[in-house]
Amino acid sequence: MTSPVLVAVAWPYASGSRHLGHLAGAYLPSDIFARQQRIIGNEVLMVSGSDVHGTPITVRADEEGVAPQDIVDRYHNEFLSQWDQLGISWDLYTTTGTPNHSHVTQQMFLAQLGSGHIDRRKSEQLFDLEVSRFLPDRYVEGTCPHCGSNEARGDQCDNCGKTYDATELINPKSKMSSSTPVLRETEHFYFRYSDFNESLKSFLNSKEGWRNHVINFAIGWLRDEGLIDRAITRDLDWGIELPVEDLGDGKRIYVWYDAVIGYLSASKEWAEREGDPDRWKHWWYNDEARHVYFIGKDNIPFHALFWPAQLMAVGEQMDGQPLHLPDDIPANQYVTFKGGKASASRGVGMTIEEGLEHFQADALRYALAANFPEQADTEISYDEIVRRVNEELVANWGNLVNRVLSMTHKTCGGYVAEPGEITEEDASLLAFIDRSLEESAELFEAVELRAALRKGMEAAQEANRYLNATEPWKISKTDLARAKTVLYVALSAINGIRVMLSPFLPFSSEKLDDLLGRPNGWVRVPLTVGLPISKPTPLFTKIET
RNA sequence: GGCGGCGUAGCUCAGUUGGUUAGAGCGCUCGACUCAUAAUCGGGAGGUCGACAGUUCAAAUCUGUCCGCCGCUACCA
Repeated sequence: MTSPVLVAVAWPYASGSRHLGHLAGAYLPSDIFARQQRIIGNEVLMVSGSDVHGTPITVRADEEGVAPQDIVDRYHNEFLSQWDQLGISWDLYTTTGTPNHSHVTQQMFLAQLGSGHIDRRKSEQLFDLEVSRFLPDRYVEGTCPHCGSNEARGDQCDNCGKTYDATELINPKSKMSSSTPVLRETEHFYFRYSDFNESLKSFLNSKEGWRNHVINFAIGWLRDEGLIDRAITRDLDWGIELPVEDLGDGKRIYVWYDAVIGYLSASKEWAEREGDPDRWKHWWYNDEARHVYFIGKDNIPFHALFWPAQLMAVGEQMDGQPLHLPDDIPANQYVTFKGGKASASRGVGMTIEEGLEHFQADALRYALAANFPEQADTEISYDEIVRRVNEELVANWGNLVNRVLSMTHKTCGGYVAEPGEITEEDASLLAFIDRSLEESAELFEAVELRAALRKGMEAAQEANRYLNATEPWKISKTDLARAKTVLYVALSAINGIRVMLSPFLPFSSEKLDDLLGRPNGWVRVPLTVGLPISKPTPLFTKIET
């Protein structure tokens, strides 16, 4: 029984390097989930890409005196290289800068405009005369109208925490030029999010099994005054062009309206590249499909509220069918770093690049997965990663593989021996492994990846116990046949455990695939008698501190 | 300020709808073993579950207040 699963992953913003928090929050859990779903036979489509629009990129480009595209290219390439090093198994990793993405965005815009969920409104915004640019709130600072602090941002005062309209700020200054901004009228398209308050409420209420913090946060946002309509265009020249001329030049669709559309546009791009242009419909016009969005908690409003509203607003106007809404949004909380050597610069954390400098990809994946912030913010540090790798991954799993392969190599003459009679003890271990596989699969369904990883490690521990109890190194001297059977059983256990761990540890798992053969589904496949086992090299190396 | 979350063994975290002596991994300690990357296996010590008050036959779990930390507060996405 296979079913289509869309693994939708937050789009990294191409304005700077991403850190381990982003990796643990979205990219790694999505990859682990996707790999497991593929093994159990589901039709996985895993898409994401670099988010290339938005004000921070243009500001950064100005600061460096380069084009926005240069910034985008730099970080997009950095991301691509890191995904490769980390083994993130995208079906497509694209960008929001493609003609396809523009086209799909414009299509959706037109559909929503046609159905009356987008309208035009005029407003007054602060404008920087020196750089000739309208200023987003965060680029204005001045004196707080409430507490008098001089370090208030345009929309909120960090000192007293109050929010207000940027036009209320006393002595506003542009952060781009330090000049005093002026008010200027501008006209924009607004998305009528408020049209969907009721629909979103029933959408959210129909969801079961969502993580508490996700559903609480989304419903809480709706409960008070509900969603308010938001401008989805800006006075910019960096962004997707409008498909209508109404507002004149210099207006673009703004990033947070178009970025989420990437899930759909990337699905279409993938289908196009596959040579089967309608294939995306298998995921988007299919009630049987399951759409799982992997994001950090800061992204919850966009994925639990804005994006579903945008999808609902399209209705059946694009192909006569409604687009599939999110089924689960297992947003992770934050990975936190405190002091220590976590950051080279300011102690704020470790970038993905730094993580890869210090650790093997599988080691980093293991340590982060063991600490995924699935329920609450989770503290991590360099020392914690080292501890996870040395004391758990290497000592328990790496060592198990190594000791069994070494003994098999030595005791059984370099190949997998024919087992003798299987005792109750042997059968009991294998039953434990098989049960762990089943339990692990259930945890994957619930996207409880940390617990699923623990299942695999518990299984490895059980195999270590079995070896200590059966002592094959000892009985090989008195009963070689029995020793060979024990090693056969132990290696069989490993053959099951590696399946459970493979979504987490793709690189070392591939080494085992080469040795033991490719696994076939989420099960322990019987070992092939006669398989050559040479002197093993360790799967992982300890980290020297 | 408002909303949400968190505060459980030295460390990182689990604790389902309130119910027997509060759990795991790691660390520590004692012991076993020696095939294995000084790895493994067994035993043990270690917590008044942030504080106080309340509801209940019974609370880490529900209610209230307080303390501490964090996030969000809609133009960062």
